[in-house]
Amino acid sequence: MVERADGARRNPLSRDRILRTAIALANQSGIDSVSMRNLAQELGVVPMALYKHVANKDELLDGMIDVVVSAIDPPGEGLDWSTAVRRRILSARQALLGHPWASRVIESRTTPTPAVLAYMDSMIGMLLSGGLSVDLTHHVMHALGSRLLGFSQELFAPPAAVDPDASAATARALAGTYPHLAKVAARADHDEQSAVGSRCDDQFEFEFTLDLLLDGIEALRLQQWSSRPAR
Amino acid sequence: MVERADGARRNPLSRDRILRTAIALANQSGIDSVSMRNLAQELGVVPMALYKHVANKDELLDGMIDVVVSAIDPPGEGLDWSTAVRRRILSARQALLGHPWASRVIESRTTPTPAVLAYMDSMIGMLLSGGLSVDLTHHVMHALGSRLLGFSQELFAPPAAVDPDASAATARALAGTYPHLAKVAARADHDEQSAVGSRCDDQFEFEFTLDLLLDGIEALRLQQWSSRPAR
DNA sequence: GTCATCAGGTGTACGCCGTACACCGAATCA
DNA sequence: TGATTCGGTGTACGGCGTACACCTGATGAC
Repeated sequence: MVERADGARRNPLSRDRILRTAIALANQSGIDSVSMRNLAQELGVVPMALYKHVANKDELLDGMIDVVVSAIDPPGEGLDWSTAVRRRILSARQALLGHPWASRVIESRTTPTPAVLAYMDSMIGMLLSGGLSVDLTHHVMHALGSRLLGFSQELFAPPAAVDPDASAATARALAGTYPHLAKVAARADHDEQSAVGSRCDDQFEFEFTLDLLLDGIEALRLQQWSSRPAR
Repeated sequence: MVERADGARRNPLSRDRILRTAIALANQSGIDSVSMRNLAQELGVVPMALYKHVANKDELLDGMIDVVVSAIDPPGEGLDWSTAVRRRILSARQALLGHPWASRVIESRTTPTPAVLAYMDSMIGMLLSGGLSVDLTHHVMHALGSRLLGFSQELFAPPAAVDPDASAATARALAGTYPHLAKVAARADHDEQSAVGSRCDDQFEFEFTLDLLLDGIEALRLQQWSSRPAR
C-alpha cells in the first residue's frame, strides 16, 4: 500500500498550502499568532519543515501579501480615469477588508512584492492613459500612497471593545483635558452610539478623503499642472 | 562617605533618563535595537531594573513617542487656519525627521499617548477657530490622518543603499515586467541620479499632498459643505 | 534489481526576546 | 532602633526565528 490513510502523504506540504493556512490563521487569530511554530502545528508538521518551502518568515509574509493583493479586481474598461481609479481602489479596499492584518504587514515590508508592483504598474497605466502627465502621475502615486491599496493610516486604531460605562467616564475625563477633541468626538458617534470611543464610518471617511484627492488631482490635470517650470 | 564616585549613585536611573537613552539608541541603531536588555546595558544596569520605572516595553515606547511629540512647535498666531495648520504640520514633520523610528512606532500603537492627544486637540482647535464646522473638522482629521504628525504612509520604504550597477540592472528588468512603473520611476529620479531606486524629494511629495488636501478642504469650507443633509 | 541521489520532514540546539518572582542593601521614618 | 520602602540584582520561564545534522522514502541510472 503506497497510499496511506494517515494524511501526511495525502496532503503533502506545499508553499501554496502553507500560505493559505497562514492567511486563515492570521484572519482568525491575528497576525501575531502567525509564528513559524504555530503555523507548523496548524499544518501538523514540525516547524523546520516550513523552511523547505519558504526561505524565512519574511518571505512567508511577502507570500501572504501577494495572495491577498492578487485578489484585487482588474481595472474596469471604458471609464474616465477618475472613476476607474476610484472603483479599483475601492475594490482593493474590499479585498483587504477581510484581512485586517494585511495593511499592517504591507506597511512593515521594506521591499514591494511582485503582486504589489504589478498592481501599482497597472494603476500607473490607468493614470497615464487617463491623460495625466508622467510628472503628475508620479506625484499622484505618492499622494495616494497606501490609500491605493484601500487602507488609510489612521493615527490610532479604533478601541477594540466598548464598555459603555467606562467610555462614558473617559469621555467626561477627556472633555476636561481635551475640550476640542471631545467636541468633535461627541459629534463623531453617528447618532446611534453615545460614547467617545465609538466607531466612525470608516468607509465614509475613506471615500471622503479619496474624493478630496481625486478631485484635486483632476483639477491639476485640467490646468496642465507641472512640478517643473515650463520652458 | 555617602557620595560615591562610582557613578551608579551619581547617575541614578529615572524614567526620564531611560526614555532619553532609549531615544538616542533608536536614533543611532534603529528601533529594533531598543530591547529591554540592550537598553539596560546602555544604561549600565540589569534589564529588570528598568521595570522599576516603566511598567513594560509598551509603556517605554509610549514614553518615547510622547517625548518626541512634545517637541512639536505650538501653533502660530494670527494666521488663517490653512497656513497655520500647514506650518504646524511641517513643524511636526521637522520634529519627527530626526527620529525615523517614530512614525513606525506611532502607527503600531493601539492607544494614543497623552502628548498625541494634546497635539490633536490643539489641531482641532485650530480648525474650529478657523471656521470649519465640527462636522467638517471631524472628517478633516481623518483625511489628514498620520499626515498630521508629519509623515505619510508610503507604500514601501526607500531602498536603503543604492548600488548603481545593481539598480541599473533591476531597472532594465523592471522596464520589461512593469513598463508603466519604469516610465514614472525613470522620471522620478530628479535629474541627478540615474537609477530606478533613487530617492524622490520626500519633502516635496509631502507638501504636494498636504496642499492638495488643504486646498480641497478650504473649498469645502467656503461652500459650507456638510456630510449631513441640510434640514 | 540494485544502488546512488535527493527532496522533504525531523530533532536538537542556540541566541535572542519580554518579564515574573524572589531577593537584598541602603535609605527613610516612627 | 527597628520596621518599611525603594531601587537594583539574579535566576528562570516560555516564546521566538532558524542553523545544522539527520533520516527516510521515492526516483532514476545502470
